[in-house]
Amino acid sequence: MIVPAMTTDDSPRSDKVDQILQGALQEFLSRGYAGTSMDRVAATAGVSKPTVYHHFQDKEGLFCALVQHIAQVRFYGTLTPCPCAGPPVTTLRQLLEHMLESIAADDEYQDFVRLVIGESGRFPALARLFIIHITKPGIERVQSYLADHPELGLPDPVATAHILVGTVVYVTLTQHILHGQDLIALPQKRLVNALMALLLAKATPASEMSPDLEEVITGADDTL
Amino acid sequence: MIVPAMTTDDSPRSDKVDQILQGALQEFLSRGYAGTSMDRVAATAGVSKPTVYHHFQDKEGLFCALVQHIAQVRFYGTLTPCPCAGPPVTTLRQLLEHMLESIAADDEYQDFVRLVIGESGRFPALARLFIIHITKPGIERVQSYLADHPELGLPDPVATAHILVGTVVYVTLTQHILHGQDLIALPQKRLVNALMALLLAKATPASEMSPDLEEVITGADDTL
DNA sequence: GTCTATATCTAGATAGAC
DNA sequence: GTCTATCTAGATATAGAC
Repeated sequence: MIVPAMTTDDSPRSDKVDQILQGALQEFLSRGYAGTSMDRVAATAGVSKPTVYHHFQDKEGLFCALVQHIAQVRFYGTLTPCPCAGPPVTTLRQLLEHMLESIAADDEYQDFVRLVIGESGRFPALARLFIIHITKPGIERVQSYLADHPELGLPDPVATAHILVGTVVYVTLTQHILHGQDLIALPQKRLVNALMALLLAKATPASEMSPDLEEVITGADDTL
Repeated sequence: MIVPAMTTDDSPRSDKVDQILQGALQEFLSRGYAGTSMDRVAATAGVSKPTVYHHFQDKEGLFCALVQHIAQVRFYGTLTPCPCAGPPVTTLRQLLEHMLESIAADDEYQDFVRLVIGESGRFPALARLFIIHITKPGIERVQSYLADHPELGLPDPVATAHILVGTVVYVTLTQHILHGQDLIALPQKRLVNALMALLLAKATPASEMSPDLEEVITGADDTL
């Protein structure tokens, strides 16, 4: 018996199936759909090629099953954590910072985004799975939080959630996925400060803003 | 002599080279890098395969030359038009709407984005070319406009430009590139309204806002 | 269910004629 | 410079033994 190369221990459907999905994950994430060969998938999974074809109809079937599985299990809700309790101003800042940092630190998620976007023209159904299981839950969690805190004075929590999440995703895309970190200099704190300033400008006019609140908005230190 | 793969070349090209680039564009945009065969490139270009290899070192060289050419010539500055004259509030609204609409209408640009992001893990240098020639000029044009209009009262035009462009790109990504238009409903006007409201909240406190300006901010009609 | 071995095709890249 | 014809490696998928 061959020991699986990379076991992250999931649901015990079938040992071989999980092995194959693990191998397919590695290969498809690093080489793309067309660049991946079933030979390499089988080798990386530690099984033979006919075993792969016994469990999955063909290359396309394996790819679709993999993306669906990953979107639902591995990366479900990756985009946003559960907002913790506390004053909205602090919570929102932490939320944005956590989103930026967790995506920036997750190379596998970045590869998954590359794969899904890259194949979205040829596999539109998979792109829509990504929207359903990852993008949409993230946006909805933010917009629920915004809607639950009317003291923020936001006229449109739904659109505002798109602006917040959109800005975070865009910056991650350019800085990390497209390797533009040194080409477009924009420190995380400066971006979050700007977002918070826009969000809170209406809720708290400058004339009513206390020094304490001002500090919370602009951040603890000003190393821009 | 073989044409260098990565040069800034403005000299007139031979007919065949343009034919090959045109064929390569069609094939690579619709099939991706690994999914494209040199046979099909040659056939689509209307030349023979050895002719392709005479002008380009290999498949990778052709691909890099193509992306560089497209980023510099075909899509340079696609992201944002030149801001026209007029009051900043109106101009900004038109700018955002024009960005959203022009990207949404340009299928070839969407395919190019899919290609560059999809290959950004294996061709990081091409992703950086995309940043340099397309992303960065767009952001800089917006931030210059914002900085040139201090009456908007924006504390950080650079970060604000990222928020505006980022929101537009993110919405385009989810709605069109990832085919999520019917999954995430967010009418363009509603998004632009929310962006304008955030931008102008600080510049014009509600107490000083005239009915006319209010209408400009929230849009002419309210078909949300 | 899983393997060894293989059929069939298409890929990238090139010789050599003109 | 451009073509026809071809080489070789690697691709998807399967037959058939265990």
